[in-house]
Parts: sequence; C-alpha cells; structure tokens
Amino acid sequence: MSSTQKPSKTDVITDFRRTQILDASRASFAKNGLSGTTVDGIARSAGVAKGTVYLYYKSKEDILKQVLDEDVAQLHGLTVPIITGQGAIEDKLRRFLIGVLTFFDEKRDFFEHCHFEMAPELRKKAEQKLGVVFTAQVEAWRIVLTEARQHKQVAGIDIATSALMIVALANGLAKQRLRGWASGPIDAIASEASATLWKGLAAR
Amino acid sequence: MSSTQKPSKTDVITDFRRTQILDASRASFAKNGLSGTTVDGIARSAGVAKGTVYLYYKSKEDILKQVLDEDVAQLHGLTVPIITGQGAIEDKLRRFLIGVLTFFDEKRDFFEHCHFEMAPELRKKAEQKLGVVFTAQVEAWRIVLTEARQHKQVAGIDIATSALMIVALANGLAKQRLRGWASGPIDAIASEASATLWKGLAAR
Amino acid sequence: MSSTQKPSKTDVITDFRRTQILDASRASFAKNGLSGTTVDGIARSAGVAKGTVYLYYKSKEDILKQVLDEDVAQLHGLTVPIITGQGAIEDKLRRFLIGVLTFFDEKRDFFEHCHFEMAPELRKKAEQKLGVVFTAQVEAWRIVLTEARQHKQVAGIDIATSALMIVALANGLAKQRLRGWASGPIDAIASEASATLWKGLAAR
Amino acid sequence: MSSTQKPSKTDVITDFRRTQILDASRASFAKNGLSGTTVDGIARSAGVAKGTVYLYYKSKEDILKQVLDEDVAQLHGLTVPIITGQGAIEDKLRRFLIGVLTFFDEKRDFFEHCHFEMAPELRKKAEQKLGVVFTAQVEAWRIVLTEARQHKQVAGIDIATSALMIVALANGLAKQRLRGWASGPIDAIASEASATLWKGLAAR
DNA sequence: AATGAATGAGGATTCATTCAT
DNA sequence: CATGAATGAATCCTCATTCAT
Repeated sequence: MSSTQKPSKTDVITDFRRTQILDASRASFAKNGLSGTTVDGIARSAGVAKGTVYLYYKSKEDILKQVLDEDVAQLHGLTVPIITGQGAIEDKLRRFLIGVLTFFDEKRDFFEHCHFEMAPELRKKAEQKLGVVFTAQVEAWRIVLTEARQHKQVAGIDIATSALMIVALANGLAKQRLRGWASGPIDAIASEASATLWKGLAAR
Repeated sequence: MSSTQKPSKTDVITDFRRTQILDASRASFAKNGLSGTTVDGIARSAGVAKGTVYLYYKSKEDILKQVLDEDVAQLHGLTVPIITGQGAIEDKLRRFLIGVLTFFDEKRDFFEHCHFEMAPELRKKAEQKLGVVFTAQVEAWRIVLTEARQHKQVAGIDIATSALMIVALANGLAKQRLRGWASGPIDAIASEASATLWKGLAAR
Repeated sequence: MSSTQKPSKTDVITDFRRTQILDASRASFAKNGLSGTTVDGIARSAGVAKGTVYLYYKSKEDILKQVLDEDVAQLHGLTVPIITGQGAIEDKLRRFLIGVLTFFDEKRDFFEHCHFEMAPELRKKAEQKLGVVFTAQVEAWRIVLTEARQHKQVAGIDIATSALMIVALANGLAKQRLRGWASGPIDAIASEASATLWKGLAAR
Repeated sequence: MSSTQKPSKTDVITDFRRTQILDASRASFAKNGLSGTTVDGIARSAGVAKGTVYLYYKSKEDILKQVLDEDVAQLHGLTVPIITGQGAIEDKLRRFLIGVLTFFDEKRDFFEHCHFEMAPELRKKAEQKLGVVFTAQVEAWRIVLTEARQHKQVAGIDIATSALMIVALANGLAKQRLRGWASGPIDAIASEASATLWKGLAAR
C-alpha cells in the first residue's frame, strides 16, 4: 500500500526515459569524450527528441553528474564490501584487485577518459565523489590491516601507507589495462599481484 | 664563432615566444581542461595577441601536441635512467617512485586531467606516446628483475607481472596524490612503499 | 488524398526556409560578391538567426552551389527548348537572343559577377555546370543548322563555328547589358541582331 | 638632359619593385581569385618581405587597381587602333576578333575571373574603366560603319546595334574560349566568324 | 629602403538551450 | 508529454595592415 508498491504509469515512463537517456549519454561520453558528446547525439542514440532530454535533465552537466553518481556508487558497492567482509586478507586482496580491475575494464573509456574534461567546478565535485570511494577503500583496508597487525599477521609500521599502496596498486593496474598497455586475464594478474603484495605486507 | 654560438635574433625571439605560449597553454590546459582552454585565453596569458599564437603554432591541437611531447620526454628522462642505472634494486625502486611522484606532482593537473579530453584521434596518439614511456619503464624493470633472479635476488615466478606491478604502483600513488586523496612527503611514501614492495619481490 | 497532396507541416516550413535563405543569398552574392557575402548578412536579410541558416544548408559553399544549380537549370529551360522547338530559324534566333538577354537581365549581377569569386575547385564545378548548358545550346544550334543546310537554307561551311557564334553573340550582348554598357529594349536588339546574323548565315 | 633621360637609381629600383609586385599579383589574382590572393603570397612570389609591398602600394586594393589599369590599357591599345586604322572592313573585323581573343587567351583567368570578386565600390570603378574600352570599341566601329554606309558598303539601318554586335560577338567568343568551352586556333575562328558577320552586315 | 613580428577585427561554424505547437 | 525549429553566444582561425629595428 505504500507509494513504492504502486508506481504510477508516469513514474514508470519517467524511469524508463531517464535510464534510456543516461545509458545513451554514458556510451557517448565514453566514446567521444565530454566535449565530443552533443545533446543532439544523446537524443538520437536514446531515440527521443532533443527537447525531451531537457524534460528529464536540466542540462548536459546534470546528465554527467548522474552518470558519475551511478558509477561511483557501483564502484563502491563492488569493492568496499570485499574489504570489510569475511576471509583471509590475502584472499581479500586478490578479490579486491579483481573487483577494481573488473569495474574499470567494464567502464573502459568512460571513467578515466571523460572524468577530466569537465568544467573546473564540476571536476572538483566529481573528484570529491570518487575520492570518497577511494578514501573509503583506503580506510577499510586500514582497519583490516590494523586489526591484522594486532594478530601479528602483518608487519608494517606505517599501516596508512600500506593501505594506500593497496588501493594505488589496484588503480594503477586498472589504468594500465584501461589504456591497453597491459593485457591478460584479470584473474592471473590479481593472483600474482596479491601474492607478491601480501608477501611484502605480511609479518616476517 | 660557429653559427651555433650566435643564434639569430629571430631564433631567440621564436624560442622565447614558443616557450611563452607553451607555458601559458600548459597552465590553462591544467586549470581549465582541454575544451575549457581557448586560444584567446592562451594569448592573453602569454601576453600576446591571438594572431601571434598562430605565428608559432598552427592550431590549438598543435599546441597540445607540443605540450604532450615535452611532458612525455620529461617523464621518460626522469624515470628510465634510474631503472637502468647503477644501484641496489630496493634503492632504485625508491628512487623510481620518487621520480614518478615528483613528475606528476609537478604537472599537477595537466597530465592526468587533460590527457583525456582530446579528440579521439589525438587521444590515441597521446596514449601511444605515453604508452611508450610506460612500456619502456616496464621493460627496463623486467630486465633488471630478470637479471636479479639469476642472482637469486628476487623470487618472482612471473617477472613480467612484477615489473607491471612496480609501474602500476608508482602511477597509482601518483594519481592519488594528484587528486589530493593522499598527501605527505614524497620521500616518506616512496621509502615505505619501496620497502614493502621489495619485501614482496625479494627472494626468501 | 495521396501523400503528395498533404505535405507535412515540416516540409512546408523547410521549403519556405530554404527559399527564404536562398533568395537572400542570391541577392547578397549579386550585390556584394562572394567574399563580400557573410552568413551573418544572409541570415539578417532572410530574417532568421545565423544558426538557422545552418539548419538548412551545411555551409556557405553549399548555399552557393544551390543558387548556381537553380540558375543553371533555369537558363537551360529558358533557352534550349526554343532552339529545338518549332519555327523558322530566324525567328528562333530572335527568341533565343531574347531568352538569354532576359535571363541575364533578371539575374543582373549575380550570375556573371559572382561566378568567379569561388574557390578554385568550386569554380571548376560551376563552370562545368554552366558549360553543360552552353554546350547544349551550341549542340542544339548545330543540329538545327545542319538540317537547315540540307534544305539549302544556310550557306555555312563550318556549321560548328556558326553555332558557336550564335551562342557567343547572345552571351556577349547579355554581358554588355549586364554591365550597363548597352541599354535599350531587349526586343529591338534581339530583332536587329537576329536579322543581321541570319543574313550572314542564310544561303545566298 | 631631361629628367627622363637620367632616372635616378632610386627610380630604377622603384620601377623594378613595382613591376615585380604587380606581376606576382596579377599571377595570383588569376590563379587564386581575389579573395584567394593574400598579401603574404604576393610578397613571397615577388621575393620581397610583406612590409615591402606596402612601401610601393598602399593597400591590396591599390594593387588590384594598378593591375586593372594596365590590363585595360593593354586591351585598348590592342583593339581600338585596328578598328580605326586602315584596311577593308572585313579584314578589320577579322583582326579585331583576333586581337580580342588573343588578349583574353593571354589573360586567361584573371580578367574575367577576378574582375568580379571586388568590393562594390571598386567593382563599379573597374567596370567603368573596362566600359570605357568597350565603349571606345563600339564607338570606333560605329564611325567605321557609318562611313561605310555612306559608301553603300553596309546595309544596316541600326548602325549602333551592329557595332554593339561586333563587340559582343568578340567578347562572347573570348569568354567561350576562356572557360574552355570552345577551342581551336584563333585564326580559323576569327576568319569564319568575320566572314559570316560581314555577310550579315554588308550591303546586298 | 627593407624587414617580418605583432596585431586584432572579422568571419564561418557549432551546439546547449528554449519554446511554440 | 513530446517535439524539433529557432536561437545566438562562443570559439577557432585568417589575413590586411602597422611599426620597431
């Protein structure tokens, strides 16, 4: 009986349109870059008229914000639970790397490529949002590592830097792949890298 | 007395102007992004008239190419010699990280931020150039690690991935700093990270 | 009831706009020359915004092409049927001169004046198109004269040059008028010139 | 001992420069059209610096004026003396056609092609100048024909139109050739056309 | 006299946004 | 709700002209 149980037809259409437009936009941002993407093109891809786009988003910038928000949320959901969840650290490490690499492999161009074509103010905001995720990742790792040190599992003196390293390595590897400078199966790379990293981090 | 000792006045002016314009452009690309940078703005920053910019560079894209070329060359010169040079691997690791972090710290926004606002074709070229440097770094590390393994200094089975990890970590850390998600003195981070990484890579 | 009877409103608007813009362009090309014509000016004359011009024509050059095509077609339709149609040759001659003179009198400046301000490649194309009409005129006259010779109506040995003369005379007279070096009623000139020319061409 | 006998060195240089620049300009106007011709290009072709051009001509328009003046004078000198000179009318006709066709064959593109790219005011002036020559031609023919009629050599009632026809035919033929729509030796065309025209004009 | 670096007005074109239908 | 025609600000680039050397 709640309003969420009986979405009006209008709501359904609205949802449909918003998704339609957002998907087309994401694709275009990834393919053509931010300034290479035109509202005309978005409308055409989405199969609606240009004016319709403005019924659902108030500007091109607004569209970009939504795309970013969705992606940031996805990245967060895909990685932080792994860190804070159950399991051996080395295994978490491996699964974390897989998560990050998979996410960026899927986003391909968009995330890295278009992120920085934005107007200064928007860029700042976008970076803050993405920064929140990375900071969450680092923080989650810091907690995990701190606890592990108490169990003498890890040796590091500077836990904060260790946490940073993990996240940095994950993103660095993702970027290499993104740009095509490194290829090969994600699993293999994640296994190898997590093993090496764990060896570096582990006590003794 | 040779002609190289007495550059013509024209040459001096040309050099001066090109530098003047390139510096203004680099700053603007970093601050405003690629599409946020206008030739008018570049000219104003450089203290010359719009037309003057076109006396020295044939288009906005041409300017960007020059900026990229210079930066890529600088990154290469700043990092590869460290890897191929003399010294203990752990020390090289530390100095390599310092080199990469320093470079990107200096470039601040530009390199990462503007790199991806480019037109698709130009982007491809820029990535190829940057890719050459990263590939050179990875290859240099691979050679160093391979030799080290022959001396039983490193344990890795998959040397290629290890080399990739080093470069990825360096760039990942650089990016974190670039975006302000990680701060602190470069030296400290580099020392800590290289120690940990070396522990992971070293034999035994 | 067919679709041709009920053109969509869009079609009507499109037709209207294209005509509106083309007319303004033709006038400006005639008055100010090719490089003296600005898209801004065309838009102002046509009573639309600059951007609107680009909704209907993809470039200034495209507009010029359309103007030329229309005019070339008109010239063709106005002259060739006279030559190939029925009637005494002397009468055709007179009517042909009238047709050509009338056409250029109407076009006033444009046709002759702006034709040659074009970029080399476009100029070549325009000349080819106009050349097609003139060649068609010459060829039509050649056929008429050849047949007339078989009936001993004309004396000429070199029919090809005679045909060329007719067309050249028509255009030469048109140009004189166009530039204001010759005035007077078209009919009088056409009558006099065709009589003289026919006397020169006719047998005996 | 007059000043014309001992031109100062400066005068010689001035003359040389002016000729140098004018020749380069004429060539460029012919090849690239009026707006396709740049002062930079003229200077380069003439082998001088851009600033030097402005030492001898006060503007691009000024250069064009000079080129036109020279060409108009040449056309005049090449045709009017033939008409007013000695000889049978039919022969004069032939030689007149040859003169006009030769002139335009030599000028090729320039005269016709660039004449009309000019700014309105300049165009008017240029047309006036050229009009003077054509009017002079027409007037010279009118005098010749009028006298001939007194000797019962020509039949025409409307001598003015006959004179106009001659000049129009000459220019019409010249244009055909100019644009490549008619080729063949000038002499043959001139002979054939003058014969036919004379037959049309002559008494009986 | 000659140079050519510097200028900046001017013009073609694009595209985000609005609004009447 | 949806449309797409219309808008005009913004941007890149050209080139005639000037002037310090």
